[in-house]
Amino acid sequence: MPRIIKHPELRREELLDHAQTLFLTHGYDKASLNDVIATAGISKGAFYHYFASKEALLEALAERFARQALAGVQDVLGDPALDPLGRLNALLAKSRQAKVETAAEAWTLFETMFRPENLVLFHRINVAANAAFSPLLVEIIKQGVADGTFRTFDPEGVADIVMQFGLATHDVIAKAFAGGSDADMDIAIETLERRVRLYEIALDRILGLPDGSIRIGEPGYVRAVMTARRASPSSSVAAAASKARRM
Amino acid sequence: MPRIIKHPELRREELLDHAQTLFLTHGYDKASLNDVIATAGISKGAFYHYFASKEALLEALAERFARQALAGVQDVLGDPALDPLGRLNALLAKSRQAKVETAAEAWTLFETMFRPENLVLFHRINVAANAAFSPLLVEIIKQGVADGTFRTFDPEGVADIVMQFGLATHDVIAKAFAGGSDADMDIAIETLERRVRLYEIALDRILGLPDGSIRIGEPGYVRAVMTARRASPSSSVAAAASKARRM
DNA sequence: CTATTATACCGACCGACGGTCTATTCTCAA
DNA sequence: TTGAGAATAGACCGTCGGTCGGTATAATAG
Repeated sequence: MPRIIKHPELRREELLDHAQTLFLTHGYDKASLNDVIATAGISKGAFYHYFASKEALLEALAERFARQALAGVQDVLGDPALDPLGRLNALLAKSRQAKVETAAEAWTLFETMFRPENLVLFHRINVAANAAFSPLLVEIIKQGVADGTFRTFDPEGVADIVMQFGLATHDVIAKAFAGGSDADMDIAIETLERRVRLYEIALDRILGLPDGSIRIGEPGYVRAVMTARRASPSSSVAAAASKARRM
Repeated sequence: MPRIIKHPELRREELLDHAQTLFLTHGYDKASLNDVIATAGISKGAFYHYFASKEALLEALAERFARQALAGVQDVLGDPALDPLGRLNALLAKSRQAKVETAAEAWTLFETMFRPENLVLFHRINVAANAAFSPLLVEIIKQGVADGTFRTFDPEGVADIVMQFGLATHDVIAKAFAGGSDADMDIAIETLERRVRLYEIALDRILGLPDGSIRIGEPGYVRAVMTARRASPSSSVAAAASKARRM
């Protein structure tokens, strides 16, 4: 094999890119290191020059995810026009769609992220993201408590609950994707939308706000994402990639 | 090796017992099938006569956990003296200590169950347990809504939130065990107790109850469990088993 | 313009893993 | 008594994550 030398940082990012695709497509466990290095077109030795282990690769990937999500949300915090509730709502809305423009993109991300075999990957990302977001959330909640918008105690704890609602969504969403038929899907969408409303009200009440104050996403967002599947039929990332793989 | 034949059901239970010990001690991934069959004293062939795969073993283990937890809680439901709130509190208290008598036992279970390498195992158990407990919870909440005790809608959703608070506890507890020094531990215990109180109030508010109605566990329970470590020092299951293993 | 060192990369190799297969022994109903 | 099938044994297989000795290129010093 010819020897190709690239800028280390570029090479590292490339590795993360290919790992991201493969981990999301096949799951962390099922995607082998050989797959990663074959896709990236490098040798085992080169890989272990950049990462100490497969696990370290996963960790770096989770960190990059968290960093990107954090970057996509920074502007909300600088905006002095927003009160604590507005800031919190903006944060909740943004954090769900950072780096995702269209509903179809969101669907692809969801469909892969919430597959059962991606539990480990998802959890790592969540831990990294929580570590990054927690201070921001705590700050917002403290502000809200200080100016009387929120009526609660233990801002750190509340921030944890807010973020773990995101984690709790995992199984709910996973179930929505587990259903086979389109009829199942319709029921799943309704359940999912009702569940999101319920989470919103739960947060309202925990924060001592009137019902309807918190908005996790625009109404209809769930339906928009979930119905985007029919636009991009069975040609999901998974199918396309697994076809390319065994050849 | 001499050929030993046992009653199939006994053999199966034995396999689950040994798998439980090893999975909790070393984690699902790190505990190898060879470890399991060596501990159980049987051959590969015998193992694959009882389980289709390592994953099937995990699944069966999770099911057994859920079944046992459910059994330990059945009496609460039959008690006609309890109102919905009492029933819910009893369920929350019982489900946390089914099959666990002493604080030391609870500590050992926690210390193993919440180790990061046991995420997969923990998640499987949680999924199985949720599937088993969900109908019970829904029924209780429906009763409470019907007789005016709870003021909420979407009982299924609320039941999900209640149970996922259990799941959300994972990382909080995991952090508590991650700390090294005893000083860390003291802080972790305080955080943990405050967090439990917060979860209780969150549930109160979600269910439309006055603060202080829900009781996840008796006050001081967390401290009792966590300080039980010092009683049974480094001779944890993990240390003892890993010593016995590499010989 | 060398000589030297550090960095990026290669790929054969390793032990351990989960899983398969064939062979053997035991049980028990007909 | 026998034969079908359940229960057990263990050699074997492909693949996995990871290691290692080595090579080519880039960077630096003399």
